[in-house]
Amino acid sequence: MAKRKCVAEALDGAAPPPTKREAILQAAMEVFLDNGYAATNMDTLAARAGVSKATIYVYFKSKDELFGELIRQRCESCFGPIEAPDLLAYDEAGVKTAMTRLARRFWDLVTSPEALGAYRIVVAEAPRFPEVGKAFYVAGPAQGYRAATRFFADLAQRGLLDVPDPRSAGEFFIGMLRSDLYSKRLLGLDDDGRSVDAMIDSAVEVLYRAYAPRR
Amino acid sequence: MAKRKCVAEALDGAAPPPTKREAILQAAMEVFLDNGYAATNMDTLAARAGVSKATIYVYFKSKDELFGELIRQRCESCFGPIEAPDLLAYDEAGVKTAMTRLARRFWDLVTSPEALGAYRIVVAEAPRFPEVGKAFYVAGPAQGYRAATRFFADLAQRGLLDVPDPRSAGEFFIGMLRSDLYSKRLLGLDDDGRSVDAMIDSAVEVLYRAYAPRR
DNA sequence: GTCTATACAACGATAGAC
DNA sequence: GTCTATCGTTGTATAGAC
Repeated sequence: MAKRKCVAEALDGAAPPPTKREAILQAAMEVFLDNGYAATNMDTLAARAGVSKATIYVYFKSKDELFGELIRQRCESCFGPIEAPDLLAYDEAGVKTAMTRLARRFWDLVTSPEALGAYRIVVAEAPRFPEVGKAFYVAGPAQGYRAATRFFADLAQRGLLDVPDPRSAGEFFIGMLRSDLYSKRLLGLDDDGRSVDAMIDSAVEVLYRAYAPRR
Repeated sequence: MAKRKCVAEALDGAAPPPTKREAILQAAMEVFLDNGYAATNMDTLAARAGVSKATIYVYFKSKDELFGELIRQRCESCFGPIEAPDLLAYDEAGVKTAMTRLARRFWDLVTSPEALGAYRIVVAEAPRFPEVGKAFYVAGPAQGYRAATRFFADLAQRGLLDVPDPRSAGEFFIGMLRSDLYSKRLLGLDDDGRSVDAMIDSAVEVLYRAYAPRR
């Protein structure tokens, strides 16, 4: 009996049957990230998931718990793109290119609608859900800083940059990328025609000047 | 009659009589910034203000309007400290000192409980209150970037720094200061013993190296 | 203008049938 | 496990007395 069920599931191939639990979490992701915690009600959430409200309470004890579980899951494995090995493939002439590539990937990551939504709700609810703030930091910002730190440490070790403190370099680089243009995105304003690429190029240029190897 | 009233008010001296409207706005500031928009109810707000709920609706049409009015008022005249003239008092030997002073003042400004609370709620509600996001940006971040831009433009004009684009320099400086340590504060985590002063010194050093005048 | 008391709607959570 | 129907509470907003 159990065996037959496994076979059936295996035959589904590329379309694995989403369980109710997964459907609920998926719907919660969309609704919470769009509307915020308090403004989200369980009816909308149930409708979006295609289940009844009562079913939600079979899988989750409360709205609080569902929210916590969602954020914890949401934060995992977001930072694969900026840890990709090709970022460490460069030669002396390509240091700025590599920095630009990392910057662009980071930018795309943090300005995606999901990332912006997650950031908004976590920042807003952090005072009332301390464990959520912690989980988000560990899975999000901390990973970003770690990746950037490794990046600069690697450049320094190869003698391509003169970086006294790779950790600070990583933090500053990320901070520079999250300045005015990012704030505008976060607040829902338009870019006023400013170019993201120009901003990134400028940031790379500035940081390169600061860390250029002494000859 | 009106004259007598004016005299009475003048005699109050250092304790001007706060009107109900002011009391409501003051209470709204505290409660909204602590609890967020949706999690704030009008009963708590009325109790904090020392008035009845009905009185609130005499001065404000709705919770929405009260919130908008609050943010608009809250954002005004926050950036005085970082536009103070003494920031532009420096000589060649004191460029880094001046940068450090500006950085410290900016840091204290954006990490104050009120600023963090305002940032959290505005970021969270920006998608549903676009005009609030806009008002906040204009009164907050935009002023910060403007002050920093002027600072670097002034340094460049005096030949104390080689800054090709003061606006970018200002944005990057602020971005660097709002990196890891700031994120931790925003998310309610502790500093792990890291020093704000060390971070600021490091940021100043990095940016000075990038913009050091060519000799 | 300010209060008390309340109307009316929305929400989180559950009971009970299947 | 899943549904429909509903309970009890809370919240925004208003009516009416003073």
